[in-house]
Amino acid sequence: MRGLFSSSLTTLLNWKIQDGAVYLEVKRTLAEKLADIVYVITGERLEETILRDLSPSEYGDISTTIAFKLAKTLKKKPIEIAESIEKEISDFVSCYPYIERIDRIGPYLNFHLSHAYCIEILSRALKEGCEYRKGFLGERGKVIIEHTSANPDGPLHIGHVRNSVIGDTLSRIFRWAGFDVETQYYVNDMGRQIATVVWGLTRSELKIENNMKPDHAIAKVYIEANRALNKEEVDEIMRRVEGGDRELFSKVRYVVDMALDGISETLERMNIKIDSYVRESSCIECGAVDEVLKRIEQLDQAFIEDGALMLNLSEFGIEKPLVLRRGDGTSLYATRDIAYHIWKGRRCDRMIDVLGSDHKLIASQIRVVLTLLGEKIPEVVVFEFVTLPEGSMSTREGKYISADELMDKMVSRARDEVEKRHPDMSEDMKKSIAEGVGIGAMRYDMVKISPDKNMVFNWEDALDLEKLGAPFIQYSHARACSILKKASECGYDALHCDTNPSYLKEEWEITLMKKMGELDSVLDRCLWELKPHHLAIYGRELAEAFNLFYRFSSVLKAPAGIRESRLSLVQGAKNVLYVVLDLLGIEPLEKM
RNA sequence: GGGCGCGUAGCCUAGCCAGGAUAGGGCGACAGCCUCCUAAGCUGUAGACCGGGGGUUCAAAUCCCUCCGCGCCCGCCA
Repeated sequence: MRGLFSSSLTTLLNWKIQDGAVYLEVKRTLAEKLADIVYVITGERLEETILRDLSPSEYGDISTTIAFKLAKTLKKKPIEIAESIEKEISDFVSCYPYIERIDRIGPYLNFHLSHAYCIEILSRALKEGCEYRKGFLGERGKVIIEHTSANPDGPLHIGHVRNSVIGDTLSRIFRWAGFDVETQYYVNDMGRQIATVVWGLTRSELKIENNMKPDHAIAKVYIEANRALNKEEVDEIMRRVEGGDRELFSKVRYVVDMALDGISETLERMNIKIDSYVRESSCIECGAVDEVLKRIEQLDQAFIEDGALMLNLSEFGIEKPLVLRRGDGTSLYATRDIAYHIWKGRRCDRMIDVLGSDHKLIASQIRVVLTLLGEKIPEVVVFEFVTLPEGSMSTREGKYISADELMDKMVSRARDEVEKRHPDMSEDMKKSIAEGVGIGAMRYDMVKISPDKNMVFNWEDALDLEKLGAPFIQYSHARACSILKKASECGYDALHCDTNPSYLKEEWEITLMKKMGELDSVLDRCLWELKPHHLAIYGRELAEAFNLFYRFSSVLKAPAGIRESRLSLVQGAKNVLYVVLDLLGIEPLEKM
């Protein structure tokens, strides 16, 4: 490590990055070393994680409280154990370049990352650019992520938005880590909702308004049809559609396509791309539903009651029997979903479903049935409901706030802010910044909260762009871009300038580089827990670290030498900010 | 009634699965900082018996039990 700075002037871009020079690797190395030491002392292998991230903390970067845990089995004082572990590991640390030192405070052992580690991180951020840490888990196989899957009976509302944003962010993280990701939207075109819309259109007073966005027009028909509902007639439509009535099915198709047109337009504006829309009806058409019903009939848990095929799942803690075929021979949502999952499961290594909490029971029923059939089971990401202050949303009753309305309002609010700051900017520029800020703010607010928290939507909070959210992170990125732009106008090249890493020794510079290094560890946690909110929080912390650097270290006005070093740090930080924004599906604006 | 989830300052939230060092943030409030690379920024102050009670432990926001409050579910709906 001493040799690392021997040639004082070099470009960080040409720095040879050492294997293992990333936060995840450093932690893994330390954990293994500690486990070895504990094995020597106790004769037992550690199963659990023994390292904690401290960042940010005055104590150090990584710590362990292993000495407490061993106190009982070894019948010794924690401090004594910590002392002996410290003694054992210090030899290793002295020749390991990425840990500068260990502090022992009482029984706590705290590790401090070295400056060499920081420089390796920076060098990597410069070299890998906007692909920083891409593929950090290596080839991981194919994963199908199903999200959104809203019924095509109206526009996406803010509850669906939560689903879409969680699903899309997870998809981006999986892809970044090294998975081959396919996103799917399961289209419910065989359900009662769509039959209701089709039934509504048979009534002369109900028409699709063609001056409305198509998904909103469908919702209007759906809401009004529900007011005058004739259940028997809707049942008849469902029977005929499943029975293969081509004419009726083409009406279903027409309605569903209209709704999907509107929905996909909304998703596109949210920066979300669905790889494939899989129609429920295709599971029936291709015979998959009949096939799965035949297999289910063979199960020990299967029985017929009143002509309906049911499964007794009580041995799995599910009291009510699950109905899979009605007396009249038609299938149910669960049946078709099982067929869909069998089809999906055979096309990937992992499948992940993002579902609202109302689907918890059905999801566990489906998992049980798939297990009984010996098929792959999905991993389920459940998120709790988004409600309005006055209560739950309902498309059927027309009680909802649509994604379109929310985006319009947020973009318009962002537009006001742009106008305030840059009255002379071109129209196109104002418009695109407002769009990036407004949509980004919406996405951030949806993903920043842990999925298992209920959310009560309120306009005042949603439209507040001043709080720490997407605009804050975008702003840091834009600031970095602004410095880089000015630098290149002055003839400085952030990538190829000679840099002396020893100039980057200020506290806030070190903090920033360490924060940049945490990305893979954060993404790893998101993947492990299937919760993307950790990334949102990390983005905010990274932006905070950059803003502090910006505040205390002047770049362009710094003396030559220091200037180049800081410029490379701006470039590196900008790259990491870019990656984080990109993973969050938020526009990395260069000016705002 | 049963199952699952949630309950952290006036409001929103991280930490809980893998228990440890002064419980992190944000909004709002109050007080400061633009002759200096974007003030959508930075700094400081006030504000928390981590829903209540019990238990386990040297140590509990975190684990266990119980009660209370909120949400979702318990359809031959999707």
